[in-house]
Amino acid sequence: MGRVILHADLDSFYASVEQRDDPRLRGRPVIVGAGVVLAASYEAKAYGVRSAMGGRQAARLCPDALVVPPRFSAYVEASKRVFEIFDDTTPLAEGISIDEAFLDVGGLRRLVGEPEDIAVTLRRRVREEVGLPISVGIARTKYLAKVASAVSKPDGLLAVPPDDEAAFLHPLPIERLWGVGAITAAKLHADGVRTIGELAGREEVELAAAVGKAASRHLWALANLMDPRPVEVGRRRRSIGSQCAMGRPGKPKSREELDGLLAGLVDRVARRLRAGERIGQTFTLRLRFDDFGRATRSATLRHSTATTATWLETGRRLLADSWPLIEERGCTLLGITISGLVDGRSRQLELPLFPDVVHENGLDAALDRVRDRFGSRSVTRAALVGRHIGLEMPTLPDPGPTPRLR
DNA sequence: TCTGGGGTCCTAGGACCC
DNA sequence: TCTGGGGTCCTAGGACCC
Repeated sequence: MGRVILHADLDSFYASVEQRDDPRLRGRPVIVGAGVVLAASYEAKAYGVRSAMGGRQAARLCPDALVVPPRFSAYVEASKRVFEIFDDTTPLAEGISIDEAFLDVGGLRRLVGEPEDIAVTLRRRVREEVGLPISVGIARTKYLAKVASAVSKPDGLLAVPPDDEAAFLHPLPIERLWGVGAITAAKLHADGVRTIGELAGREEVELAAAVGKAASRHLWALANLMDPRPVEVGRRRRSIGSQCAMGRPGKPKSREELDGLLAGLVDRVARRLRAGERIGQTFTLRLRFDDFGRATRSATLRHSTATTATWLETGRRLLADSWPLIEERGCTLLGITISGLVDGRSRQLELPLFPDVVHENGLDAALDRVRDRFGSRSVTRAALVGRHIGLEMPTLPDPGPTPRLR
């Protein structure tokens, strides 16, 4: 018995929530987000408005659109309720963003019913219980299910039977491949590849020359109807970040201004880490310049932490290193990402000074002794705090039995 | 066509180790 | 001392997705 995968995808999610909550917006072109289009209702899409489009262009295309600011808390709340319905449908539900998920329903045939019936029920429940339209694709693989839901939109349902896969997929343009953006599409076009079927007929090594090894393997497999990725439950986030854009280019920012922004970003991200009982090891500072060029600077700590002070120190060091670059090119965006996430909490404790060591050899020797005692790699920070040595150490979850070495 | 905020994964070079 | 191969970690950048 093969797998049967549903891809469920809320239609124009943010815009649909706005139309649900404000009757005046229903049936009218709605754009969420001012500077950039975060979401457009289908009435606005009819004028050519698309997500990620600049606000000015969107206004040109659809002058009558109602533009509303985003209300993220409302979207998070709506998403939670929809995901409860997903989880109620099958234990094998994998969220892939705020508004879409894969559901493996292959094992539910005998217990619940046919995949089509499950999809109909799912769509009806989301409509009735949350008040939102959702499209569902049904297929043998994740990728085919995702394409099916996209083709079925808006408010649609489409199943691709195993025997029809090639006929369904191969006429579609390569832009429909998961992992083909503007740049890869241009490279493939230059090679004379325009449809997924044409790509399927090429040699993998031929493609690798244009788009790289991993991408060619991935795209070739998808085009040839191969996608063994299972629906995975309980995937953890691998990084947490925050960023803020700073208006138009050309306005020089003072060092104090950027330092204040950095502190705000670090505080926000560190709080989120602690709230999720996660600790991270690598800090990445992200910059965008007046000319829209970008740069990143990163540093990896000896140990994972979720402590604001440690990350702020690290961020300040990287920001100071980047200062010449910022002065030269201007800065329009500051962002940070903390990655290398694992479960755990940061533990902070204070030890009385080692009076004899301090007296004889000074503070550095006392700190060395701390590291000797606890292991240098288990102390994230060691510093003088009043008459104590303050330590910050990660608390990792019990790793279970030690693997036996051969 | 000049744009937000949140992510994922891959590549490639250098350092270092065995 | 020469020489080879393999692996991991870190940094920086790039492409892509919603």
